[in-house]
Amino acid sequence: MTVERGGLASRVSGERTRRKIPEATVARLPVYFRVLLASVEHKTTTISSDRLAELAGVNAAKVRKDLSYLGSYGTRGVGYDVEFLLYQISQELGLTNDWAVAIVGIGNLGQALANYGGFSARGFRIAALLDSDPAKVGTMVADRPIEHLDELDRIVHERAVAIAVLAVPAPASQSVADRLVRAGVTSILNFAPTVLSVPAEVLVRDVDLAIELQILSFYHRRRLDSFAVGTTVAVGTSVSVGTTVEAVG
Amino acid sequence: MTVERGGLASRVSGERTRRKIPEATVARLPVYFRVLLASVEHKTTTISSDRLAELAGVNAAKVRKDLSYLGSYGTRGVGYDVEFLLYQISQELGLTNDWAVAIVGIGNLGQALANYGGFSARGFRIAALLDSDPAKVGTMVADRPIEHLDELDRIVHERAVAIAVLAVPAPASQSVADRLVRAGVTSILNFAPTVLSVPAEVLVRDVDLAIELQILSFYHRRRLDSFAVGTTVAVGTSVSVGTTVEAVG
DNA sequence: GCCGCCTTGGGATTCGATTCACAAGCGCAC
DNA sequence: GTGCGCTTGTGAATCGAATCCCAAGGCGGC
Repeated sequence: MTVERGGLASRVSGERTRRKIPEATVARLPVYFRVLLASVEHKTTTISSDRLAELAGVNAAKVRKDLSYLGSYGTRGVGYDVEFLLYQISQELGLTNDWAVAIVGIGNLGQALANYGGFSARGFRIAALLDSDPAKVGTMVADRPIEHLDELDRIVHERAVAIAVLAVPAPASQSVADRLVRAGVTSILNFAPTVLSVPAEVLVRDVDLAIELQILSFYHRRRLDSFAVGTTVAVGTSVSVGTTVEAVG
Repeated sequence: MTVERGGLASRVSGERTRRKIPEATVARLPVYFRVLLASVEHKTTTISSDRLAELAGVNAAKVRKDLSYLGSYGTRGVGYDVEFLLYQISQELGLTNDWAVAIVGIGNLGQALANYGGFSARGFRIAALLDSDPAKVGTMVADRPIEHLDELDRIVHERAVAIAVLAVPAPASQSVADRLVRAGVTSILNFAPTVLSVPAEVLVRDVDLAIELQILSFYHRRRLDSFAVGTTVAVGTSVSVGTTVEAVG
């Protein structure tokens, strides 16, 4: 696992020094973003790391460290300017980019995702709904027509689709992923319970809903066991999940 | 974050020594489980850490270390017995328990989750679908009637619901969570984009679909930047996610 | 304009997870 | 039965994340 080896930062001399943001921090930035969005609606103009930590469910030291990777944008004795912080985070996460997203596989989950407001609210525009079932093609979901998977190449090209959400049944996932890659998609959010094999330059991130339940089940059960022997057990406040981002050329 | 301090293992003298399984390992066990399930259908009786690693998208050393926490169940020179490993993992994850799960909030996502086969296939029985919308109550989803949220206490009690899947709109999530807790639910899989505040003995695990896209977006963008300065950047193969498990009494 | 309070930023440390590397052990061939 | 090749299991080393802690710095009160 190699990430921006030492030499890089110095070689990118022209622009501001490229900070390497830890993966764990990247995973938390969207949470801060969400919390800050809610705060700004409450007319909060300034927020301390303590308060932000409380709202995000983490501790203050972590918040400060995380935000320090974005640069020193806080004011000592005061806190962070909410608007500015929102801007910085959205910049860092690329939410200012207006990504075109295609949802592939309009079954139950695909439909739910298409209707899910949370995506568009974060700068992810749903640019296409694709399915290979002729019975579905042409019907409307979330005010959009379902288009046929065979149109993939054209659609990806014309609408500059960079990210695809894969919500097809597990057996079909690999072959559909192959088609996505061939069409030029370079990031895939995979909801199918499979490990996709893709070229190194394609990013895959897995979300497996059943796995989440299994992890809950583990801690649930262990807690009961612990009570049985009369012992108190605290589970850590942050558990990493069975998702992966794969490679980059 | 205290987890089964040293002294405990020795005190639980009767049964086999209680191993502390790292969080990261817990998150991967379900992946191995999934892969092994598929292997067993292919009539594979034995599997090496190398092969399992390939199928699970991790490296062999990690697989061996992870499995070693379950005990020494492999055979040197041969590999692991697939059936036995499946048994051990399901045991450890508590999948032999037949959990009763209630899905609360039958909107798009709740409906999709109700229809998602992956849950029942892993020992999670959907015991109730709940919603507070009178128009929905009584209608059938996935061969089950939607029941009213007011029945919560009775249902949780009668059907021994231990885990709830929370799929209500964000503004309602905290109050519904409070009701779940009062009814006796001790583990919650939260799909609402909020940080729930619950008593320490309740486990919460968050899944935020928009966050996943934002994380993808970050790496997608950074990769482009890197190309722009003519540099190759490899992103780690395992990224932790913005989900949390909270406390335990 | 100075003082005291508050909060950030970040170096140092601790903790946990990953990777390395190899001895131990098993099965098969002969 | 002996030896060889393969694969596990696990200490040791490394890497990355979380936490600790406090000096630096800004602000409001007086």
